[in-house]
Amino acid sequence: MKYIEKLRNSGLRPTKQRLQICEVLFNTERTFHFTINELEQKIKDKIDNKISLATIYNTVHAFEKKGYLKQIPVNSNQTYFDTNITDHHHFYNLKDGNLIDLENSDVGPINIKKKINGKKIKSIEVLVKLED
Amino acid sequence: MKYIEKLRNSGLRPTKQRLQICEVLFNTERTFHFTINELEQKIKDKIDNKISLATIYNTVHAFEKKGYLKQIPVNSNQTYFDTNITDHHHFYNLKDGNLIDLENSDVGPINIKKKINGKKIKSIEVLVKLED
DNA sequence: CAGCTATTTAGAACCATTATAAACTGCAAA
DNA sequence: TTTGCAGTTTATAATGGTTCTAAATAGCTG
Ligand SMILES: [Mn+2]
Ligand SMILES: [Mn+2]
Ligand SMILES: [Zn+2]
Ligand SMILES: [Zn+2]
Repeated sequence: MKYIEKLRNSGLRPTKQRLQICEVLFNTERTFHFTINELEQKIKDKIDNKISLATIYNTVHAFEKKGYLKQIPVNSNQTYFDTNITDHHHFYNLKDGNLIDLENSDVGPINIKKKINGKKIKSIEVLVKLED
Repeated sequence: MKYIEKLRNSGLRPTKQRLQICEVLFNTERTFHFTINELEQKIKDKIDNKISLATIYNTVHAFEKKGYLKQIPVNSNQTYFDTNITDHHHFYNLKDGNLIDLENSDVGPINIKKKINGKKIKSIEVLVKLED
């Protein structure tokens, strides 16, 4: 299994549940955005056994902590995650809550001129809200 | 009272509660960022009577709808609002959840090259996450 | 003032997320 | 292999920000 090493190297035991979640999250043609509920549904569709919601939360948070997932800052009652962990940006469709990737090349280089004493910039994220 | 007209013009009745909330939100030297809980505290500190939490939510949403307040997209369990309704951006201090304004002049002009069929850009917001 | 609608309010409901604690499992050491 | 244990899973409860409800109150127009 190709995810066993990845998990072991991160100090995460390669449990059946984690490996199955890896399949759903990372064994895909394209990266994608998801909420926990959407992921829960995807998992249900793809596997036979049941993975508890608590485990889905635990796993997503573990993967986020290890840098295998990113959270996307949007105003929503649900948290959005991204399997695309490269530096990039997003269109946010206000109508249906859909997110679309904007690669760095789709946005000019962003140069933050203001500095905050004693703080480092961890990330720069652009959110482009779309309406009809 | 200087907010009576503003409210009437927006089709909002200038109630005692709304006028008091206007004082807290808009009768200030500087604009500021807030969560509902922080606003509730500010209101308690500034006025003698009590305004129910439901009214604070109702009013903030009404003002947001009229364009007198903006929501700021961040990952937090609470919604952040801004009394600065100009186009601008934010530093987000991951340590304490504090927001700091970044004026447009502090960020180079942002040119979104990708277009989405049949959609208009409503806003472009940059969030710069800060760590120690 | 009268009548009507908007607004306020306390409290309940909602619901995404987190906490709990008991059962289970991967894995290293014996 | 077996054993022991820390790490993990799980059902379920708790949490907490936000929204809903429906009754009381207040602004406004005639
Ligand atoms: Mn969240
Ligand atoms: Mn919200
Ligand atoms: Zn993305
Ligand atoms: Zn601001």
